[in-house]
Amino acid sequence: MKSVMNYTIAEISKMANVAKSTVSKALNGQKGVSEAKRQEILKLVGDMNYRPNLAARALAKRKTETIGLIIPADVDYTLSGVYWSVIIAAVADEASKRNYNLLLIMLNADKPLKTLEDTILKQSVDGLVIPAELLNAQAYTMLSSSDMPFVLQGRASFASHCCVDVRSEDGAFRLTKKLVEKGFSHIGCIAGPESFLYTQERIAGFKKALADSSLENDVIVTTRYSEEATKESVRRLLDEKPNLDALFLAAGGEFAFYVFEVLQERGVDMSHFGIAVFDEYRPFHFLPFPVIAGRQPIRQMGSQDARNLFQLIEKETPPSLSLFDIEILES
Amino acid sequence: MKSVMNYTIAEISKMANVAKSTVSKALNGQKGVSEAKRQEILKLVGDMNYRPNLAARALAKRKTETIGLIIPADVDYTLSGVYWSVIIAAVADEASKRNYNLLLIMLNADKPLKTLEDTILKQSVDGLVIPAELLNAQAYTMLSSSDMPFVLQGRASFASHCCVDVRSEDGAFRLTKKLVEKGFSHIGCIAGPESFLYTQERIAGFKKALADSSLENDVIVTTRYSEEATKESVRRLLDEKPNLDALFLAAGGEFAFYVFEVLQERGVDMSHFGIAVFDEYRPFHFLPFPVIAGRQPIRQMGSQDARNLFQLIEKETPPSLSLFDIEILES
DNA sequence: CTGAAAGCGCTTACAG
DNA sequence: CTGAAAGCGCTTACAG
Repeated sequence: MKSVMNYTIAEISKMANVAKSTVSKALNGQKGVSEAKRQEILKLVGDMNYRPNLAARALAKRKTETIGLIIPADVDYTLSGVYWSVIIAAVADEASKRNYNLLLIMLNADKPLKTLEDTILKQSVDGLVIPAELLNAQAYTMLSSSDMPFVLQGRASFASHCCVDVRSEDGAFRLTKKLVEKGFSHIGCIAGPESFLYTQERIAGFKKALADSSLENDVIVTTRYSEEATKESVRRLLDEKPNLDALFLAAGGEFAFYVFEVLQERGVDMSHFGIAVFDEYRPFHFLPFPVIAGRQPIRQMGSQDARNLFQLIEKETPPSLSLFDIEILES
Repeated sequence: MKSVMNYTIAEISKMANVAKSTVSKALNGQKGVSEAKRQEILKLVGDMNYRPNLAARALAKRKTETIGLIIPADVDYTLSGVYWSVIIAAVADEASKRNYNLLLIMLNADKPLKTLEDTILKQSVDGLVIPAELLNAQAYTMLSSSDMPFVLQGRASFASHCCVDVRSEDGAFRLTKKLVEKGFSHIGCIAGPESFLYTQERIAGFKKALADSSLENDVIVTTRYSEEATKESVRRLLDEKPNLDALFLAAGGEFAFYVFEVLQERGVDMSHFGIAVFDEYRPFHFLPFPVIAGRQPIRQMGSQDARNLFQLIEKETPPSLSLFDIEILES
C-alpha cells in the first residue's frame, strides 16, 4: 500500500543526493542529466510516489496545463443536457490525452464579459473552448485583445476566429429533399427564434430545397422554444395552410414533441404525414410513426474544438473554420 | 475599454506606494490596514483591473480554491447524459457561489485508483465529489487515508462516508403501491443488474409493496441494460406469467422504451396495462398511454454533495448520509 | 553533466 | 497600522 502523503522536490533531491534542478530536469525529460542519474531519480520518484505540485509548477512555468470549457449556466435546462454532456466528454477526453486538466466554467449569457475577464486575468487556464452563442461582440473583442488562446463551438456573426460548426443549410436542404423524395409536396417549416444564425441557415436550406424541386409552398413560421409559443405557432401554420402534407422542423428535442402534439390534436394522420426534424433525439426512434431526422456529430465537434485549441496553445495555426455534415436517419 | 493585461501585486503596491503585504491584506479583507488605505488600494485595484494570479495564491495558501467533480468516462453514453449534466450544473453552481473553480475529472471505472491518487498528490483541488459507482474498496481506502476531503454521490457497500442518495426502496414501494391502487393485481418487476445496490433496494421495495397489499405474484427478472438482454428478459417474463396486468420497471430511460417495444410486439393493450417506472424520463410525457414515473431530485442531490464537501473543507461535520425522496408523477 | 541561485506571484509570520 | 523578509514548491538561466 503506497502512502498518499506527498513529498516535495527538495525532499526527493535530498534522498537522491542530487540538486533540485537535477530532479526537475529528470522529471521533465530535459537534457542535462546523465542517463544513469535520470533512471535512478525516476526510480526513486516512482517508489516514493512523488508528483510535482500543480500550483508550484504552474507558477514557475506560467502554464497551468489546464484548459477551460465554458458551458451555459442553464445547461441542465431541457434536453440540451445531452448535447453538453457529449461536448464535455469529448473535450475532457482530448485534454486527458495530453495530461491537461479541464476547468468547467459556467457562464450566464447575459454577462459573459466579467466571468471571461476573470478567468483570463487570474490566469487559471491556458486556453478556452467557448460556445459561440454565449458570446457577444464586446466579449469577443475583449478575448481577441487578450493573448488567451480560444476557440468557438459554433459560429457568431461578429466572430471569424477558429470556429467549429455544423452545415445547417445543407442539412436542412437534404432533410427537406427527403420529404420531396417520399412524395410530399405541400411542405411547411416551423423553426426556432429567427435571430439565431442556425435558424436562418436552416430556413435557407429549406427554401433552397423547395426551389430546387420546383415547389412553391414555402410557409415558414418562427417561434420561441417555449411549449406555449411553439404550439401556438404550429396552430397558426396549420390554419394558414390546411393542405400541408409534411413539415420540416428546424429544431429537435422537446420542441418536436410539442409539434407532434398539435398535429395529433388536429387529427392529422401521422403515419401518412411527412416529418423531418433537424436534430436527432433518441426517443424519436420509439414513435409509432416515421420520422426523418438529422444527427449532428457532436462528439467530433467537441474533439475538433479541443484539438484546435491545443494547436493554438502550441502556437500552431488551426483551421479557422471546421464544418461538419449532418447525418440523416430514418425511423 | 479596460485592458486585459494583468498586473502583479508588486506593481500594484508600487503604484499605491505601499508594501505588497498591505495590498494583500486589503484584498483579502484581513485586518492590519487602515480603512483609508484599504479603500484607496481597492479603488486602484478596481481601476487597474487587477486579479491575483491563481497559481501563486494557491501555492502560498495551500488552497487551490478549486473543487473536483469526478464523472464517468462514458458520461455521454445513452441518456444518463442528462443526469450528469444536472449534477455538473448543481455542483458548478454551489462552487461559483463560493468563488470556487470546478475541475472536471473523468474516471474510468476500471482503474479509479491512479487518477484519484494523481489529483490528490498533485494537490490540484481542495476536495472531491465522487460518484459512488466509480469507486472500489481499494480506492475508497486510499481516499480515506489521505487528507483530501471528499463526498460520495450515491452509496457503496464499502463506504460509510458522507453520502447523498435517493430512497430507492421507498420509491419502488410507492410506485408499486400506485399500481395496486389503480386496480392492478398481477404485477411483475423488471430490474437492472442485480449487483447494483439500487437494484437490490428497488426490488426490496417492490416486494414489500406486494406483501403489504397481500399480492402473491412477485415475478422478478434482472437484466443487463443492453437492448438485446432487456428485450430477452421481458419476453421471458411474459412467457412465465402470461396473465400479468402491470409491470414495475426498476430503471428508466431507454430501458423503459425497450420494455414498451416488447409489450407492443406481444400485442399488449398498453392503455389498460399498468406501467410504473423508476426514474422519470421526459419523453414519457408524450407517450400515448399512461405511465407512473418516479423522479429523482438530481439537482438537489448535486447541490447537497457540494454543500457537504464545502463543510468538510471548512473542517465542519456534514451529515454522513443525506437521503432524498422520489417524487411520483402520473402522465 | 551538475548544482547553487534567482525567480514565478502570492501570503504570512514577524518587527517596528 | 505598516513594511521587509521569508517561504510556498517548482523551473530556468547561469556558473562550474
